[in-house]
Amino acid sequence: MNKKTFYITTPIYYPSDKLHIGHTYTTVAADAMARFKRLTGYDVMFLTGTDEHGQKIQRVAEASGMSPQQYVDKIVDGILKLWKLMDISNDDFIRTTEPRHVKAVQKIFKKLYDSGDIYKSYYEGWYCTPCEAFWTEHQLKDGKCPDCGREVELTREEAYFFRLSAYQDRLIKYIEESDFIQPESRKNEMINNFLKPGLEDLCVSRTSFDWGIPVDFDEGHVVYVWVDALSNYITALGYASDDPSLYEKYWPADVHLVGKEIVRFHTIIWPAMLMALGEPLPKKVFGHGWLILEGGKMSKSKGNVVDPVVLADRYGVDAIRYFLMREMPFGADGVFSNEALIGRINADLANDLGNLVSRTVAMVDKYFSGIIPKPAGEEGPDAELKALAVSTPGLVEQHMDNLQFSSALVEIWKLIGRANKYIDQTMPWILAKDEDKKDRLATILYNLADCIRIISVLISPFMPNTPARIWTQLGMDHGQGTAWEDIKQFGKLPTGIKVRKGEAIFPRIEKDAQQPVQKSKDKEDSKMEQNYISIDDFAKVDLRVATVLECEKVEKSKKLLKLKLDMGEETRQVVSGIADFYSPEDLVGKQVVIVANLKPAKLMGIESQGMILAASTPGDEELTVVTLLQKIANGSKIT
RNA sequence: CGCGGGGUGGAGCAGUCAGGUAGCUCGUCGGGCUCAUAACCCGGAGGUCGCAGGUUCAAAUCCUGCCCCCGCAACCA
Repeated sequence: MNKKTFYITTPIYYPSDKLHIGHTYTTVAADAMARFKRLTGYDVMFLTGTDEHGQKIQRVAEASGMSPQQYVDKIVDGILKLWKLMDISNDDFIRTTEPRHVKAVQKIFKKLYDSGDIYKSYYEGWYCTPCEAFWTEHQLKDGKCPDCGREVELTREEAYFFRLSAYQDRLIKYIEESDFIQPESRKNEMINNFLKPGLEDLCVSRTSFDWGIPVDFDEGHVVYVWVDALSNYITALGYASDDPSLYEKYWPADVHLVGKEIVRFHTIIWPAMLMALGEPLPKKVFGHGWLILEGGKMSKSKGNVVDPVVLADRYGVDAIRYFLMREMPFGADGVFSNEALIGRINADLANDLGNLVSRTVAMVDKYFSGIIPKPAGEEGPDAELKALAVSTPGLVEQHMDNLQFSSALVEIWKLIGRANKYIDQTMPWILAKDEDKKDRLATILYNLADCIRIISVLISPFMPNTPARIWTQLGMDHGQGTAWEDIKQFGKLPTGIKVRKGEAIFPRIEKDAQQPVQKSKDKEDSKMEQNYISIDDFAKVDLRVATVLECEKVEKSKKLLKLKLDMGEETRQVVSGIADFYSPEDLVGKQVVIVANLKPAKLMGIESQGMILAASTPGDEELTVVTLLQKIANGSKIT
């Protein structure tokens, strides 16, 4: 008999840099789901991978003196190691540079071309050179690049287009009438922001760079990133290859798990492509929230990027996985902080779960010489405990089917809490003093151990390493009674096996052992030391003294001040992002230090001919402009 | 009027779609217990549910207006 299939994917990640905790979150979530489905009897295909083409990769690789392929190979190697460390159980890993993908994408492109869904035309648009992006007339802001505000130029190049507009009505209908997009709020966002205003045909080829999949029937063109990247979900299954058996077996995907920032591509472009190919659409796209760090969104300039490897080393992989799955409610954003992480580990893992195992094993050890005893008749709170235990798997399954990992864990922890309460209610240590109560004592301890058996299986999708450690302590080395069907029944734990008291499964993390999660300062500093520059390098920077003549806020901007500076021989206009800290009148008349030979740039359409020096704390909580001890002639050089 | 999310006891959140005793976790205070990882169990205190109107027998929940915070975008040169 064929098992039901379940196909789940993560986005394929862009290997221009190391992955961080946010990528880990997505992948761990997909992994938990995949493991859960396997546990409940599905034939699972779990795919992740990397999206390796594009101009950015090409440029980063060149900058580090490698070929693009060498560069991505190196990064991908790190990604594979990370997933191994995090116990990710993916069944395949697709790289868009692999021949199987390249060939299939070329066929897909050709097929769409033959059917007329891709057509050749001219891309007439406004091109922003620094952003390497084309914009349509109405996308421009005040005639400037909506991305960077700089000048754009009208260009015209040959390009292929995908007839996205032709699928607008079908897309609206499909999205409105199904639960294709989850959570619901994202569905409305897509319809209101993108579908209702109307779709435009999508440019799907580029001639401006060559690190991509060549269009095999037209030299010089490479396939645009989204057609390339999105196709991975089917090319990995052998779509358009000699052996499409996996495709036939697993497609359409049950869930594409994606971050909320790319919901748009997965719910509009991707389904339209599939419609054009005449293939079934994925059943669900789930756009999850982001991990927000305490001090705002993660970014390198803030220095608050959280490295999953450091966390796993310090607290353990299962603890990190638990935290990620427990802390993020449904599709919403969640806050990541050291305190929250340690709080979860101590309260949920050490106090509730770890301690339950510990006290149960200790009592079996003490009162029954370590042998799991045979239970006798049911009384007191037994029935309630058992009823909760055997009903929990069903509740967990419901939540998992809705991708509500957090709620699923809450259900499991209700059972853990109930078991802890059961101990207090039945007070085994009192019974142990009376030889006549031995049967009752045996029943209670058996019930507890059996609950732990059920719990150990329920947590296994989230924490793959912990169950075996629990089983070892319970003395069930082979995981007897741990199939999904077994945990819907009470009493599957064998009696007569010998428990083994051991180390605490999750030791409490004591206060003094707590360290900041973020990259240690020392590391940064030691790195800095090696980064000497020569005196000649320094001489390249032309620092000058200038007096602020005029200063005003840049309209509609949050942080920008526009300053007019007297530099002795000339006056300069400089735009500076310090409005949070200074109002214009604070600065007029003050002498400041400016970088005089910085390449001019436009900010909010205003030219800035230099940069004012200022000191700031890491999170930009404080900032002060650099001034001089005594007055000196404007234009004086600083060396 | 750029897009979106949010304002609920000290902290973090649920509840808002389908109005009707405001719930959970952490913290705090008191008690219980001593099997256990100073863990576990019970109980208490603490909330004008951002503000102002409106609808209603009844509003955290529906309507209108306003204030504030956070992402994204546009600006950190």
